[in-house]
Amino acid sequence: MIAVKVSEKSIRRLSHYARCLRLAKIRGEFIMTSQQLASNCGISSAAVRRDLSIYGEFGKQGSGYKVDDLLTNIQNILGTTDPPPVIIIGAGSIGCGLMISGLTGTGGYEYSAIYDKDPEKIGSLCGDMQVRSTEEIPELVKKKTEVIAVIAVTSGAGQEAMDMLVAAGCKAILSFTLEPLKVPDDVEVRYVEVSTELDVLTHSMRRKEVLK
Amino acid sequence: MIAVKVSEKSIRRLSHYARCLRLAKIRGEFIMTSQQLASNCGISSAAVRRDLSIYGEFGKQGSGYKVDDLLTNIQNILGTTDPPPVIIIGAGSIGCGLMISGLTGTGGYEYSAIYDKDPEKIGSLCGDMQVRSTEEIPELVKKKTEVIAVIAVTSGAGQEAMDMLVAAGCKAILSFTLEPLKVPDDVEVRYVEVSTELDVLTHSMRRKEVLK
DNA sequence: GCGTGTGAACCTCTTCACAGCG
DNA sequence: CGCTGTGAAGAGGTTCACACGC
Repeated sequence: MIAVKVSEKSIRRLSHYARCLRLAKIRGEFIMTSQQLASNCGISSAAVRRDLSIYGEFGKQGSGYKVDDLLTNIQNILGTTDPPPVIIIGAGSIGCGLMISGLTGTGGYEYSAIYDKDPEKIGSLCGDMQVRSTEEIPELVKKKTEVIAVIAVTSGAGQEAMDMLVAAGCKAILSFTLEPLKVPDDVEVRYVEVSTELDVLTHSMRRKEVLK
Repeated sequence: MIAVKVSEKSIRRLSHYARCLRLAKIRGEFIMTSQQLASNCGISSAAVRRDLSIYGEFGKQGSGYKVDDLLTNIQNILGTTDPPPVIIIGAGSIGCGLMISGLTGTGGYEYSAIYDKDPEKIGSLCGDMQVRSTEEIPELVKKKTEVIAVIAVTSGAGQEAMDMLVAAGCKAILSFTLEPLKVPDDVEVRYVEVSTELDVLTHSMRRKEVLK
């Protein structure tokens, strides 16, 4: 594949297209136009065509895109044809909640293990998965060379979890902690910040009132 | 306050500054420079000054920003001086997980209730909060005119929950469902999409390998 | 001297509109 | 004729660099 540098926004949209195409496939649709894809994802059809044309010419003029082919191509671009296993650090309410609710129907991801450092929790069950000791992390990450780790530890323990993961060779991390974590440049970190989302919502809700 | 139209990106950054300032306050710091704020949030100092200067002149040349004053001003801008109550729809593993883990230390938000439509769950406990019937939603939303609702229902039930909230007059919603939900224009919706974050991480992890 | 606030340059992403192919 | 792919225009956000106030 050609090395194209592309914005994160575009990647995020590709993820949405993929999700949308999977649903279309289930509904038994074979063809989708940029228009349909666009209205499903809440953006303009021009944006859809632009995103896709960066990587190749996947469509047919006059008809649209073949659902199956486009999905394959997008998964190729994203690298999600066979998604990496996901591990969870922290068997508290969020960690277990994520584990139990699972990731089915989201593109093939699966939680493959959950870890905690609290001896009381080690060995207990989250759904049908047994909680392992964080001391086992190095083994797992090295065995499966590619792993995504989700940090769902209690406030304050984020950096410790992160350091452990980095030491074990983990290169991709999704953190639910609010602390900004220090990491080497070659490790990718993303954050799920519920409180920031709430701030954005509060702002737009109250701003709307003022403007009324 | 003057009606300034401003990007969501900027609002999101203001939320980060606020968080950072709260921590500084706890550490007992009185003054912060744009430089310090910037490195804490992982952006440039110019961006910080730009964001803040949109709303006023909060700093003092030569010294920086007074932590307490700036925090007050930002909370004023965001409308988060006294944050609205947050309710959760769906007492499954994610909903209960969120409820139990709470929102302390994130800017004053608090979960004020959790709802489910499953009669088996109604009356049971999530942490120390009793699960209510979704039929009670209209009352609560109307009583407290401003509420943020978090949708954490099982896949497929998202739109139903949304319709109920909209009918009850709720204007701000944070959804953990993957389905794109239909809403009136005056209702603000934001999504937490774990699987999209995983896609972005997978992409950057595997792309890095290819480029190496 | 130090750090803010800001015009101006820069850059990136989005939208428009249309040529060209099926 | 319909819909894709894309040059060109436009909008929006970011960075630079410096004047000004403390």
